[in-house]
Amino acid sequence: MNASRTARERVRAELIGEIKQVARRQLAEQGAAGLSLRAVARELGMVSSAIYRYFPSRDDLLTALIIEAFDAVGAAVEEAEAACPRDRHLDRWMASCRAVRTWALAHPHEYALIHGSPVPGYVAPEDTAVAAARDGIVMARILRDAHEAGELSPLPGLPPAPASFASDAQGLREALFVDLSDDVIARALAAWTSIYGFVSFELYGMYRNVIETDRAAAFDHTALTQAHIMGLAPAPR
Amino acid sequence: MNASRTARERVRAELIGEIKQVARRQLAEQGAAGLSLRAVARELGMVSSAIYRYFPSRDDLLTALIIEAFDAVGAAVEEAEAACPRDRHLDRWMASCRAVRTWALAHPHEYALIHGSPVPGYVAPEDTAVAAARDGIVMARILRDAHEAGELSPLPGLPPAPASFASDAQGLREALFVDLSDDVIARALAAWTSIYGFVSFELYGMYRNVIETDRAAAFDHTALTQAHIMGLAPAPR
DNA sequence: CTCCGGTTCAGAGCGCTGCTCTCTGCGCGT
DNA sequence: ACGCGCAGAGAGCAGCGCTCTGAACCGGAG
Repeated sequence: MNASRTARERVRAELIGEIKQVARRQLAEQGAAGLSLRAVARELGMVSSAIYRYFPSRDDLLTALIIEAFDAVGAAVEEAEAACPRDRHLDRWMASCRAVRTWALAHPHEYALIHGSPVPGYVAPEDTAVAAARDGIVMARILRDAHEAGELSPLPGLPPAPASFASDAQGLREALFVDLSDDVIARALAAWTSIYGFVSFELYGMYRNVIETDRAAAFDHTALTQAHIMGLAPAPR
Repeated sequence: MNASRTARERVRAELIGEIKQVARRQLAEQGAAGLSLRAVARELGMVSSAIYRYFPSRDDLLTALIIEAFDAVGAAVEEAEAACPRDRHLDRWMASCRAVRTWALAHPHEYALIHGSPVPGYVAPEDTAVAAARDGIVMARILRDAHEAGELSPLPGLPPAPASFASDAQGLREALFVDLSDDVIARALAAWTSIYGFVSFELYGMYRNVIETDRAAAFDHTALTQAHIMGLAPAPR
């Protein structure tokens, strides 16, 4: 009976996959606002009401796509970082950052889905949390490795993390940063924010008439600056 | 005839204002996706088709609201900065940054409109450019004043701006930064990006389970760090 | 004062959307 | 072999953006 049940479940899972695939295509073509359950159903040759057997509402479909998008950018970061030698911490950092930007430029609508304004009445289900953390895990691991190798030397002359950050830092330390200091953790969050801030600004047109000639270089400069601040010093140096 | 024409135009302008006001309220209540021309018309006691005499499409109404939002955050920044003594450059910077965050937290949907994913098929009319520049003008002026007062000392030990940034920097220098160096201009853009990146992350829930206890302090830390990097050193020092 | 051009509004209507409900039929497990 | 459950079909509801047509109005010209 297990096999038969899996048979039913399998065709169901396949159909869910097809729906998501078509939806992802429509999303990529005309954005979240243009995603229509009826259009997806039409393209799949079924009637609109049938879709509701698989996704109880349009928002649920969008949520599934959000999770997939988080997962995709996380995978892109992981892959780019894994291609670097483990002891080249700066290279790993730069590769991770560039992977975020590259993925975002290739999938602007999906990026907008996860780092833009929440589409409908905003729900933000908890399910996204795990998928959303993948990039952060990678970046934290780079810092950790550099620290363990004794190659993490945070830039002096900057203000310390506020005292009120201690409790948050403690939670993050247990989950990700092991034995990094509050200051470094705060800088890591700021770096993470900067990276996505740049990509969002670039994608949403805020750099029009501001940065025009070489945005890739400007992005690299931001990523490199953040690396310096955190202490991922250039090479052996 | 001038008077009569103005009479007609006046009632027209008034009605446009009323429409925008109701639309802004609906926007604030349920976000851009929930903004409905029919609902606005209903609330104003007119039929939906009449709205089209004033705004040729829903997107045009949204565009008007976008410009208003840019203007509002620009005004908030200007006001906060103007309240500081002119020679307290760091205070002026911090006040400007805090004004952005405060306004965004008070008007999340309007903020999402200007710093979130572009709503429909994305058009981004040029009209928004001038309104969007107001905050940048303020921040650039602070840097300029500090530089003229000889109180701008950029943090050493960070990578220089890429060579390809020179042409963009030149354009920005002529428009805003007068005689600041390419490096400082690049850092100013990065600071600007960081500020909005933080606010966006906070608003869109990226800091859930990450920064929970005191986000205001964390934001201040980001703003202060950026000030240090640019060279708006703390007080006389 | 009358008439005329232009602006504004009312209303109907088109095609689309998300979503619900009912009904039929096929496939699976017993 | 039979009955149950799930997938799909189809109609329908309310809402949306947007268009078109006709009626009311209002200020200036003859």
